[in-house]
Amino acid sequence: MRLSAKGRYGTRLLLDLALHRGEGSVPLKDIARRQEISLLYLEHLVAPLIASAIVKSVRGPRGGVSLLKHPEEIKLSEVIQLLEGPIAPVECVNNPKAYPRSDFCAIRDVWDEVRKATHRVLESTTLQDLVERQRQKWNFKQLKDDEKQWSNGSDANSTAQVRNERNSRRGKGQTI
Amino acid sequence: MRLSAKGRYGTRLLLDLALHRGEGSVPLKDIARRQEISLLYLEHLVAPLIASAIVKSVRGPRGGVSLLKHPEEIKLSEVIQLLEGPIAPVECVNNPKAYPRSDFCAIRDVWDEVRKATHRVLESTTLQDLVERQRQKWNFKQLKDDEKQWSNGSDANSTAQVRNERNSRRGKGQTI
DNA sequence: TAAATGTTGACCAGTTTAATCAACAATATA
DNA sequence: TATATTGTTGATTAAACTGGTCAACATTTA
Repeated sequence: MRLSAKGRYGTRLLLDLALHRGEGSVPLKDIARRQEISLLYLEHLVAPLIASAIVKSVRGPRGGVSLLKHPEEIKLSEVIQLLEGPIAPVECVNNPKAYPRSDFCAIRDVWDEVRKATHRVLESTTLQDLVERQRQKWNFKQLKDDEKQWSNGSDANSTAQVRNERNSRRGKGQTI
Repeated sequence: MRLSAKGRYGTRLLLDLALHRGEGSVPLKDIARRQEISLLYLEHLVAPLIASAIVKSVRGPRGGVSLLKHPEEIKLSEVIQLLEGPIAPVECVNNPKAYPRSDFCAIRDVWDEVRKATHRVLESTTLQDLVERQRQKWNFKQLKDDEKQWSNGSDANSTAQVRNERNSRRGKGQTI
């Protein structure tokens, strides 16, 4: 019942792209660094995303990849199905017709409930949802960090320094 | 996002046992035949089930395995976790403490929702539920078969014959 | 005692996974 | 135009996993 690296990395790749939307093409190399994913592996991940017109790519210097669809329109269910194949705990729940006995298999019904439950979650989550949730989490983290800074008895100067460091990390090296 | 043969076969093994409850020990050989699972493979499946006191076994002639707990008390979540390991699409949703960054990872939250949705289904389904659903399906199938028999213009004699065959199949060779 | 059963650990072939290598294509820019 | 920078594609690989088998053994009934 595990997601493979394709689905996990692919989601991170897309969220990274969504967070950098409007900045033009993002080189895979940058994503690989930020997400700590092998560049060579990323290249293979991105191929099916291009094929299904979720991202586009530009070659050459200053090239890279970028989202083709709006994050609002990219459902996680679509991404996972694309990268991992059908969302189904067992094969027979996706080929109902190919299994004539399936009408009389009580177990299959349960697997199908699992399939539906999983699908429902992924269907109802878009890349935009992830973007918003991630930003919220970062804001929350910032608050906590600032609080900690204050309770450590820091002066205004060191607080400003922390804020700068945080902002620059968020721009370049933030791992999701 | 697939269940492996362990979980699938294990569920069938247990449902088979539940359907034959009260008939004493059931030889693995019989289950292997009915469920079309290799006997040698079944033997390995049954080991963890014995270890966690879900089934008990008796060696020697007339030996076999039987349910130790009431089907009502055997949740599918328990069975799947036992045979497949933790129910979790990604590892980090099960070791929340081991991943300090997980508090700030929006994607993890979604994987956790998937985990919960899956778990909810398996937690709320017991072996007894499967038994009842299976019997209902068989009853329904019987109705349909009888209808078909009637519409074929059969006489009372041949209908009785069908019923006998059905009953004997259900007792011995019925595949789930 | 012999036959029928479960127990256990070793083993194996095939597949999948995650990753890498290498040759190539396209393009911006100096 | 030359060159460095990027994406594209197919082949390859090592490791792990999967599903299954074999063999030696323990237990128990008849």
